[in-house]
Amino acid sequence: MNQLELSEQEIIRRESLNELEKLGINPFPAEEFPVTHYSEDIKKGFEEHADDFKEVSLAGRIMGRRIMGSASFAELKDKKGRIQIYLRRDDICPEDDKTLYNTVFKKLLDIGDIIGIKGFVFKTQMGEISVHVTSMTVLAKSLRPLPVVKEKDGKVYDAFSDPEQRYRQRYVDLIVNDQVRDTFRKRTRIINSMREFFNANDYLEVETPILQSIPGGAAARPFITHHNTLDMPLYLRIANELYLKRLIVGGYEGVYEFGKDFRNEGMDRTHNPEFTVMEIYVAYKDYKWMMDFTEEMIEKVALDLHGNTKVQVGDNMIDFKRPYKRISMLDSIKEHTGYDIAGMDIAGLRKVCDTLEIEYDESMGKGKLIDEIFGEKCEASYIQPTFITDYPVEMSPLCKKHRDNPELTERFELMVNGKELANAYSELNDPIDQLARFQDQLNLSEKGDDEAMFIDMDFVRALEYGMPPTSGMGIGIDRLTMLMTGQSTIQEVLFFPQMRPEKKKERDGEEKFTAIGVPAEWVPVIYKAGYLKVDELKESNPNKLHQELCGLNKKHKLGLQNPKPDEVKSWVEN
RNA sequence: GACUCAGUAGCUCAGCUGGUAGAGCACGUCCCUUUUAAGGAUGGGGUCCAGGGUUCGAAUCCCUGCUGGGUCACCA
Repeated sequence: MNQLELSEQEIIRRESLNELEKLGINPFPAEEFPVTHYSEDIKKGFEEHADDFKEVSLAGRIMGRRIMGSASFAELKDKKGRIQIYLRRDDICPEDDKTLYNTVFKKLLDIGDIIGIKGFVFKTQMGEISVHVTSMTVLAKSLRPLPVVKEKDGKVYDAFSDPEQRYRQRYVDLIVNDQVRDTFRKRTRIINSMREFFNANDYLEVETPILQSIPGGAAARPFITHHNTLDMPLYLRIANELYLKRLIVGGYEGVYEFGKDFRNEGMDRTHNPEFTVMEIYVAYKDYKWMMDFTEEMIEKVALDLHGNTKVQVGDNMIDFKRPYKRISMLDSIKEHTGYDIAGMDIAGLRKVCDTLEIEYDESMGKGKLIDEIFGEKCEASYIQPTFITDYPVEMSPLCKKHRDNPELTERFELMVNGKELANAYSELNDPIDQLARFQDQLNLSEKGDDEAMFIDMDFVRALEYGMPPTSGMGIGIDRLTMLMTGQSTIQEVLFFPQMRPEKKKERDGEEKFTAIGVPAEWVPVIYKAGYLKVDELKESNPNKLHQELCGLNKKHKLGLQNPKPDEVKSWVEN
């Protein structure tokens, strides 16, 4: 990389890197650095057991330095937190040679560098538990300056807060923003908590294909890719459902999968093109059983994460304590609109939509109309966890018809904070009904519903061998994490949310410039002057260009032989 | 996709009804042996997102584009 493309601070750090090497210090050593203690453990344990901390060895990143002549304080950050370290020249350099302190620590190390230290723990006059360093090892040099976030009395100064930079360079976000690292730890603890719960019930964790020739199990637009050897299109899965049910046919009585689904749809604060879901299927159960199971699971997650069932989400305090309210979709609509739509036909539903001022179009069937009414008038009011049950049959092609009403299905969704969190069925296991439902979906797609499902004949064949009555449930892990950590955007709970790629400015290669007579060593200078393409150079004023180049040469002390005005002219006019 | 706000130093941000850029932190040099958002002195650092336009003159006004945020729409 040419130095003209670096900022002053980056150049200085690279020079420091060279200086370290000149002193015989490898800035990127290979050896293991044995760590005996972590920052937070020292701070927690020192008062009570001071004797345990007479020799400590820890490693981490320098997050701040306060140098006072021959003594210095620095902040060291490791996986558990920060601790102050105290370095005194004559302690780390007991001999005559004071280079390690005067040159290496004071001049060549920077905020962001990773070091290992050995020393003993003590308490400063200010009362802060610190490590008095007796030896220091450079473990990795940082070549880019880190945003310096400071904090006093709980108030954060100069926070690294621009969402675009935070998401694009999540590593920097994680280094600098402790609460971000904590959110992702919580995400993993949520998943672990669920996994424990399933395993305790002897359900089997499995993996099913992500690349599918028929994307099934949900209504959504898929991503399409292509397999070269098979020379056929493949789809990224939009749901795990159909494969997991095949495993129930195969004789497992409980299977679950944490996995990524992919949907080629809009992106916003609650949608990312790839997202994580957990789906679980348990044989010989129905959706009523699954409601109990789901609330038990969610209550456990909340308890494991917070020690209690209450979580603050925005302005709302949500309580995940069992049991949750249960209400059928039709009752909910009756409650919120006053309309009893049970048994209504399409015309009746459209009339209800008209009076409630809900928009709809001709392609919508009964199910979709009911869903619109529910979505518009009811959904947002369910802040505390609530099971909405018994959805219309048209909306649920993989769900068993309701035991008491063939227009409905044995389905529930768990609503929390006004949004869908989990979705579950008594699974449809009648292959003849299943095929008919798929065909209904095909009709919908012919009507223009581009989210209607494909027909998966192999899945129907599997059902023809017989699937035990089964209940299945799916839950969005990203949304659950948002709720449990009080985040309002999905980007805050995904390490690397989808972003438009960063654009690099196009520029002509060196050879295009040398072709018109520009010496190779001057090409970076020309870039720096703002001429990224030969064509742009051709349109420039040669006198101005000559001045700019000589000026840059001088300013950046490049030590190049300045070109003659005629030479520059010849590049431009050739 | 619509509307709206924003993009200025490594980071966080000022910059008025147009006069060619500032602060704090960070960085360089110097002083200081228990400081703590350390302090003091001093110095360097910018394609003001990009491209057009208006103007004697644009970070500033106008248009177009790029990227992101917010709201809405779409999204079982």
